[in-house]
Amino acid sequence: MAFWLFKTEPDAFSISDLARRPQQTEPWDGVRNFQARNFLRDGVQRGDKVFIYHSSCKSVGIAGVAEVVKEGYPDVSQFNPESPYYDARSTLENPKWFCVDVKYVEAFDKVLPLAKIKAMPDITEIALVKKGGRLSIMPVTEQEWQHLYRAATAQS
DNA sequence: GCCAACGTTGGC
DNA sequence: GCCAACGTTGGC
Repeated sequence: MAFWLFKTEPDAFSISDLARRPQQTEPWDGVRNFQARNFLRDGVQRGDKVFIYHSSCKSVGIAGVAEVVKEGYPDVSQFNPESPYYDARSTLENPKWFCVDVKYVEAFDKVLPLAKIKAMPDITEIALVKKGGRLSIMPVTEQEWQHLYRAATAQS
């Protein structure tokens, strides 16, 4: 089993939105970055654990946990001209963009703030704390997962 | 809302 | 295939 972090803007889709979905499950679509796409297509597996991270909002940080229930398949929004994620260069035979399905596991009582994450001495490898840090799908090592999970659940 | 940092595009 | 221009991300 592997560990990941997925970013989302909670004004568009938050951890509590995920909890309210039918089956508490949602396709993680709309990822339009090649590096992130490659992780979704080739790396993310059924059963993997995912931190749901809230970005561009009041309370920036890790908000909860989800689990992958369906691995990489073509993101249908790329074929839909009505969708903001439409991509005219994608074809059914040769899709450019992929998504996975995630299922709600838990929401933390409090978001683990980015500032706290950056201050944690054991958290140095995750792309989140590295320069730039704009990647929206990123791997998390098991060690970092454990540290972050403990920090998030210790704060309530 | 600002702006730095980054990814993507497209002219050549 | 380089690289400048542009658009986007995302913390603050």
